[in-house]
Amino acid sequence: MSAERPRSPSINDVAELANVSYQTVSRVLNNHPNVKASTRAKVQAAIDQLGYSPNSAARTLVTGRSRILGVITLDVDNVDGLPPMYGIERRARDHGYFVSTATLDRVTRASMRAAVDQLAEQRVAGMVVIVPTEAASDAMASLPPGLPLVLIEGEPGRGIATAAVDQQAGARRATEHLLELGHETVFHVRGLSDWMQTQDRISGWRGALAAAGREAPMPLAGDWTARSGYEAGLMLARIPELTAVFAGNDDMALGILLALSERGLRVPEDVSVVGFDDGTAPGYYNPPLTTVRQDFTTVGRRAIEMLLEQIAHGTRYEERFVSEPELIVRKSTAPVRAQRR
Amino acid sequence: MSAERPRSPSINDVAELANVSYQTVSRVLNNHPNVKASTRAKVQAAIDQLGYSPNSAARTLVTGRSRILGVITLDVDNVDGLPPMYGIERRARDHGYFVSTATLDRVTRASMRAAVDQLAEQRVAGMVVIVPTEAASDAMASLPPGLPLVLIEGEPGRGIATAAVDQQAGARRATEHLLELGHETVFHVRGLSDWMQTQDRISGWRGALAAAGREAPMPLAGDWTARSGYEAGLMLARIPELTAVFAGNDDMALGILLALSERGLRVPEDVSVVGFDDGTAPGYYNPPLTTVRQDFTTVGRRAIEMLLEQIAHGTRYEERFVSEPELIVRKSTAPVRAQRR
DNA sequence: AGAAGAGTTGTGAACGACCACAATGCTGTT
DNA sequence: AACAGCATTGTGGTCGTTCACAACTCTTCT
Repeated sequence: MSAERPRSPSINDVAELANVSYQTVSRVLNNHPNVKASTRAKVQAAIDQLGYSPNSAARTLVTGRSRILGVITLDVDNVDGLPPMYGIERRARDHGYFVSTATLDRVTRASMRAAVDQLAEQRVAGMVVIVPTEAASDAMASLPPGLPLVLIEGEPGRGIATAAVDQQAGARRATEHLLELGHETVFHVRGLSDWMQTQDRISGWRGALAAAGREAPMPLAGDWTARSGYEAGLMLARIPELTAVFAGNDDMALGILLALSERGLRVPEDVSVVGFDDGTAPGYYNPPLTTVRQDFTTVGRRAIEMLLEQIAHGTRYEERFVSEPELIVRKSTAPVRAQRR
Repeated sequence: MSAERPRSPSINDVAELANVSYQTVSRVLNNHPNVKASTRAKVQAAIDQLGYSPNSAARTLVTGRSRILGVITLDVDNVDGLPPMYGIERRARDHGYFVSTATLDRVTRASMRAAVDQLAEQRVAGMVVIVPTEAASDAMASLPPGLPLVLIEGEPGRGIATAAVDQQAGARRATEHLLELGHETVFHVRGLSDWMQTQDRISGWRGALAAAGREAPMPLAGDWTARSGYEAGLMLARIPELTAVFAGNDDMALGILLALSERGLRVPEDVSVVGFDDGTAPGYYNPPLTTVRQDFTTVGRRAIEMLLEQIAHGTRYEERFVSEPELIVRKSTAPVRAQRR
């Protein structure tokens, strides 16, 4: 029953049909200049007729370079797919590269190692790592040292190139915005504690409060989900002096919005809420959410550019791209009003 | 400046170090039974010492099989990354396969063709296509005919295996739910018109209305985004007899919720709203959204299983997996009340 | 006309692994 | 002691492509 699918046509089949040597076909394939136009046409015709497509494995084998970009990323329930957000595949393809993905369900040294091995086996030309936890940056140490590498949203330093949004600046702007509206202090619901973004947003928020001479209350612990935001929101609703919340991301802000509403607190009249991320939805929360917009597109583009430069250069090197996030003011924030209860 | 990164160690380097032939190393690599335990250990030690990792390109070349699964999917702004949702990479890896992705920014015959060529070049062992538009199913015709293939959320038939959620059943349940609550009729905001889901959800909704002897109003046109839902919501709010809406997805439902609220209509007291998809957020909309939950996990698992069966079998064949969605009743739906205005 | 030189095409080797088969070592039986 | 038979290891060929170099074919100039 198991039919042998015939191997696809090779460069030799094309050569035979076109009555030239395999090398000439190879030259046509690689756009070498010194091929007579008529020969080129003849070969092209044979290629089309056979439906020939070059075998990238053979090519990789002989050249030692693979035109595959490896992507290591998370595959966890709480979080959306990261690589599509950054448009990684599209950009790679524009430069003639394939993308092979390795995902992590947990971020441990062992799982990082497994992902790296998986990509190493494919002799990828370079790697993009989108694993925004501190553990990931450590694990980078185990990588083949010369291999081109860019970390998206990872810790800068250690000779590794990074492309990231300035999380601290974003969190600072969000907090300042609330302070400018006259809020005495700003409460914070943080994301998963081992994420880079969580730490950076906390310090941006702390920094803004400190600069205004306010004390930072203890952040509430969330896990990026709306559910955790909801629970934090129920907690916050018990605090009489609550007037402003900075949520670690928009999903949690959504949960907070619901919890406050259930507890009879109006946003923004009683409490102002700011989120972080901004996709297509937050502008249509009820009320539309003031949030910090991250420019994933630019980060993705620069990351790929940096990686390709390293590949062209034949070596890894440190470089740092930082994108400035933008505060998007919508209806979930307003000046404090005198008294709340 | 351009340092030549040395090639990684090959099977020969390992053989030399371990004082055996390369074939013995190969046997160790592939777990052949007839290798003396002491030899195996010696080889393994050499492998570890050199940090050797097999070259998948060489392996592919000689065996003719590639252990790469190709994924063709969309890369458009309105839509989240699809493959992570289905857990494609994780499952593939569990079975020893790599995943290479090709994305489409527009679904045209040409772009499909380009994606297919890209994967063909890598001699993928099989393909998963997650492009839920009708055009995609057509374009499948251009694929190498024997190549194992599974369509996720694609049109069944034509000898192609498919794994999908029963969209019609989901839409029917959603609509029946509203009718059971006493609503006279149910308005619908559809998604992008060329998507399979859009058509199926429309016919499920129509079917339920017809079965109840109601006439289906004309669906409003959305594009899956909250923004388009918001605009449709503003339109719906002008209709005096509006009491129930079935939104094509949750994002649009979010926009509808906001629009209705801005127009002074309460959900669910004045209008009931049902969505479709169910991720982590809709349970925390205000009010929490009644919606239809799709089991992406099972669909993804079955899709990969089907694909691997085809690969083992050495041929493509038709098979059909349908997952039954589940209505999740939350607070956005309630029985009609006598009079609205 | 002949030679230099550019343009064009062909040949042999190599990349790293697996497969089929051959060769060797070891065990046990008669 | 010799041989069958199994376990273990080694050898040559191959996959499809590129690279380095050799060889051939035209021009063009002297």
